[in-house]
Amino acid sequence: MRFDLVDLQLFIAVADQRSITRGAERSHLALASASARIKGLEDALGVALLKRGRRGVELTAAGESLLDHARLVIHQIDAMRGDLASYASGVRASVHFLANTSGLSEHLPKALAGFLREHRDVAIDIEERESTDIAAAITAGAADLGFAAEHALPEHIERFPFSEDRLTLVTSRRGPFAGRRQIDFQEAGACEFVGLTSATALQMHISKHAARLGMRPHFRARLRDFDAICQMVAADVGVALVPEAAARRCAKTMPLAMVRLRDNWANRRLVICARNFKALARPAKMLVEHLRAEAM
Amino acid sequence: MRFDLVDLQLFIAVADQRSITRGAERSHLALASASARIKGLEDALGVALLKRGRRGVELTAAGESLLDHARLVIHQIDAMRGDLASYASGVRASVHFLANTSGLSEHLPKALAGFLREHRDVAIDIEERESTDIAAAITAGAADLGFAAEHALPEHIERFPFSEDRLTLVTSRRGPFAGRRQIDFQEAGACEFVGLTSATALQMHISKHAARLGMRPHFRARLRDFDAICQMVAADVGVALVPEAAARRCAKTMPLAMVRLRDNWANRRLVICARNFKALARPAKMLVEHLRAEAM
DNA sequence: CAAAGCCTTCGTCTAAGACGAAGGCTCTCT
DNA sequence: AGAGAGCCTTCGTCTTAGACGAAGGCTTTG
Repeated sequence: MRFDLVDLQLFIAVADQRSITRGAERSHLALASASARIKGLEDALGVALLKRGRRGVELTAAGESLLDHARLVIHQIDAMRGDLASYASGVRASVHFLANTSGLSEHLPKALAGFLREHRDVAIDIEERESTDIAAAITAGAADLGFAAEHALPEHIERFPFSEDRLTLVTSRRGPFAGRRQIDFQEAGACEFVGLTSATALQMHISKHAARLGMRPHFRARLRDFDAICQMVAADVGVALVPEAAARRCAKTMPLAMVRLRDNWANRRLVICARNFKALARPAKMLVEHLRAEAM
Repeated sequence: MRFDLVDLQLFIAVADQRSITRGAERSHLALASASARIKGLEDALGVALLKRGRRGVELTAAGESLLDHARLVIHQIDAMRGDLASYASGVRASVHFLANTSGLSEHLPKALAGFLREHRDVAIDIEERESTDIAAAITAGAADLGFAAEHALPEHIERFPFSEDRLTLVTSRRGPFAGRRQIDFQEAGACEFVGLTSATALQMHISKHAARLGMRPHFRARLRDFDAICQMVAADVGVALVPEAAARRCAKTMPLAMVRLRDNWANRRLVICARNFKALARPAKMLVEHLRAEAM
């Protein structure tokens, strides 16, 4: 790197002042040092940036271009400092938490909100991951805590149950199972479905068990969140499997019917997990205590 | 300047490799030098950037943010080198471009850097102006193109939308501004915030204007998506600035109140403009095509 | 328990980068 | 025409920033 940020700042000052002498002053450098730096910058870029005169300097076309770039760069550096200053002055304690799709959207926000209200000195840095990725990240020490489907976790990861992800079939009010309270999933074999985009662990879990039942569900649409899915279902585009918590919430504002599934696999156990609960830092331990209390 | 471009490039290498050792190799530095530079960077910014482990390093939240910024800066430096290299080797075409502060800091650098990289024979002579001044300069033929808030433009100036930053403050139903339809952002100065995790253009924009108002927002939690942010807000963890579209959607299913901001910076449609797009010289036309492709 | 892997610290050395002073050149004024 | 002013470049000198190798410290793995 044959020039640096001081060079760029100096160049901006020289351009503004139309003078290496005054630009040097502005940059708190000796004239000789400033002159050498500008010369070094020109050498590094292989092009003349200034026309030297006895009444100061003028920018060449290349110099004008460099000035624009230099301003953008320094602007970016200032934004960076400002942003990092926010981190430097922010909350002291932070818990790094990974959650799967259901956890992030349905089970966790209220519980985490309660914790944050009670512990004003702690921040939670939460990210969405697949359950298997959560297992890997926690094993690697890249996160303090996780919220994942239990079946996706290897044995060495410690866990306690937090909630159940009881999958519910949602249909329109006049749907194919109107009046039924529960069915076997196989009874939905002839239905058209609305589902999540296929990247999520939940959708893969559903697809795997459908395949085991010899079903090949046809998806009319794939969407990113449960609200959009339920809107489609309410509009009779198809039926959908969504977590019961999401189904209840959406049923308050949409004409939906909910039908339970008798299948065992439709009832996933969701757990809070860590590599070693005892080894957690104090803020994470406090969060764990809170979540134990909030668990089913 | 207590860090330099070598520091930023080293940090990017370390982040990519998840290892100071391998990052040092990538940057052709001794391990000790790399370790000292990273430490110096953390001292300069006043925040930990890495979690050191015996299997390498992980980024902290601040480190993630710095990584985003560092990539933008190095990207800009590369564009600058490329542009100046063209001057070193021959004659160039130039586009005179005026942008307001938001455009210059948030919306344009990536698009313009991308254009400059792809079109090494074109230079962009960019200057910062207020939106009304941009209108006057374009009318007078003093600039080829502008990036301005649409409301500031007279009718005769041609434009197409490039981006929007229509921000809304969301609070719980019984939040601090219950019953208020709009406020000045400064009135939220005492509030605690829920925000986005990494250095998004949006978050940087908000932070910059907060700083201009002398505010230092405190973030209780940083999350990745607007739904989770709004659930936290609904549970009274804090308030948040989110795009109005996201706020409306979430308010359908969550007990949220939306409060408009009177601040100009929170509520603008941003457009690319010219006196006559058809009459532009070829380099400017190429830039317009590039920006249309980049537009919302 | 030893070895491996990774980061930090220490001591040493080199040269980058700072400065003051002087030289060189052009323009302006007397 | 010559002196003085203004501005940039070059030179010599000095300080310390930044490089390195080596070793220490800690955790994980076999």
